[in-house]
Amino acid sequence: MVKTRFAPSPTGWLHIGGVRTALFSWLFSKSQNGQFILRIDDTDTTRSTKEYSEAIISALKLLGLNHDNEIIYQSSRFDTYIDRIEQLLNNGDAYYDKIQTNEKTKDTDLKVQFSNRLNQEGHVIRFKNQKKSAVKVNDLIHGEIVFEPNSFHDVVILRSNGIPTYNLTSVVDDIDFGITHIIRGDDHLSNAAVQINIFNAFKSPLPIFAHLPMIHGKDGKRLSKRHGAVDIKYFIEEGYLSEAILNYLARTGWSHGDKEIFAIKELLELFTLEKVTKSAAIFDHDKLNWLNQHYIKNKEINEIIIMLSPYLDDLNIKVEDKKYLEKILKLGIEREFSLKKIAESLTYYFVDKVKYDMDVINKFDIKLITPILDKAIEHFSLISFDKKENIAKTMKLICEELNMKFVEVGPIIRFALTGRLKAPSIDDLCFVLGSTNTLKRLNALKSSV
RNA sequence: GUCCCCAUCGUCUAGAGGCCUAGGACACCGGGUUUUCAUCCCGGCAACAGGGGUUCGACUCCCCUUGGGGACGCCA
Repeated sequence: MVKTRFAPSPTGWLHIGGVRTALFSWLFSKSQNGQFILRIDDTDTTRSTKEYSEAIISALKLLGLNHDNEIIYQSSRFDTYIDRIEQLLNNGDAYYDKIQTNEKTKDTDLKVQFSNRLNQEGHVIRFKNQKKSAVKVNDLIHGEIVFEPNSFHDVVILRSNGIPTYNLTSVVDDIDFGITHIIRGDDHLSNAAVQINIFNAFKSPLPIFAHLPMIHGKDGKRLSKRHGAVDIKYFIEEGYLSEAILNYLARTGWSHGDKEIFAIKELLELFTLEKVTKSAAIFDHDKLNWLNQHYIKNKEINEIIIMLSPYLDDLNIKVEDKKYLEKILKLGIEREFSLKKIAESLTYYFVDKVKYDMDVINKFDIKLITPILDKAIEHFSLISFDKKENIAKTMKLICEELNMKFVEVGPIIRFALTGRLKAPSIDDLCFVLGSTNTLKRLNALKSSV
């Protein structure tokens, strides 16, 4: 049975590239009725935090990338690793070495943190890497990659602080949990050779490797904080739907002909590692936005109302009348590309007093505002707001009587009603706001001119 | 510096030697619908990094160059 794993280290928020690694790994195993294991690689005890690991776990859950079995925490398996290191030591595949420090090692806390029978002060244990024959990695994505022995070095497997390191723990867990396919980012490609040698030292059959291309920032470099919002936390908070995130991620680095829109179910049917690209991709926020808008647009209005409620809460908007919200949503939903933005775009319906930033209408003639508002108030107070057509007709009448074009009058009215120029059409707005509110807002702008 | 990976429109990609006058999508630019904006519809711009081979024929296969990326920690 196929068994894959996703092994994040909880030293930061899960970023979008990590999510794609998880997605591909999940898709691969699930598409073949296999298992998907979640392992938290928290051997860097100084930098790993519970907050991060919980955030990672909940993000994966929210995205629907559900794991099988219990979550494996490497920090709870130190005893096992010590046994394995001892085994390597006994077989002559590992040795004690005096500590050497350099610029990079200063990040590591060297105080003894895990006292154990192998730990010796001032010493690390290194894996004795074989240097006789080349290692061939048969990668499902890259094909055969050959590493010559001259590039091999003896990696540390037990730190002087008593804690085992990644290269050892990862291999031990992949063996112990029967991982059949290691699907990970290709930044790990150069680790593969050492790890294969460790697998061999344990006389363990090799898993199949698949090294995924990375996702880069606009400058073509590894995605990081300086590229702005790249953490999944941000996308969730902004109101990106998991369908959109997953669809976007699936489609970068993988394709199925000309198809762009994939439901999870379709991905499960169509995904193959053979169709994964070898080259790195640049993260494209625009395309994600487009997909998010697409998925939001195609949701049932009731579902959007439910999804929107936390965002409305954040804005202190209390919705008493669901029907009212529904009407508003129908007008505004296609104007924004995230739930948060939709919520923000709705605020003017709920506030008692619209805030008027006069800079917004600075290209209009100030002197004309009052006459326009007067005329609008005059007419709107006479008509019934029951029918949208009445409002539209009245707008025309107002323009005629002012002897002005709609483009001169419309924006002022729209600004009075919403405080902005980009908003639904005036008849829609008035119809939803109702007579009282409409007149109140027209008067409000008039008195603040 | 050493080792490894990668190379088609601005971006994500299609392309399995003739199907390619290189297709689609996002972005961008026009036009149409719309009472602004958005949506929607129609159209446009735009790429095989360079050089050698192999072949009747290379985007496709091989080599070199160039460019980009990654790894070289007591991080993962």
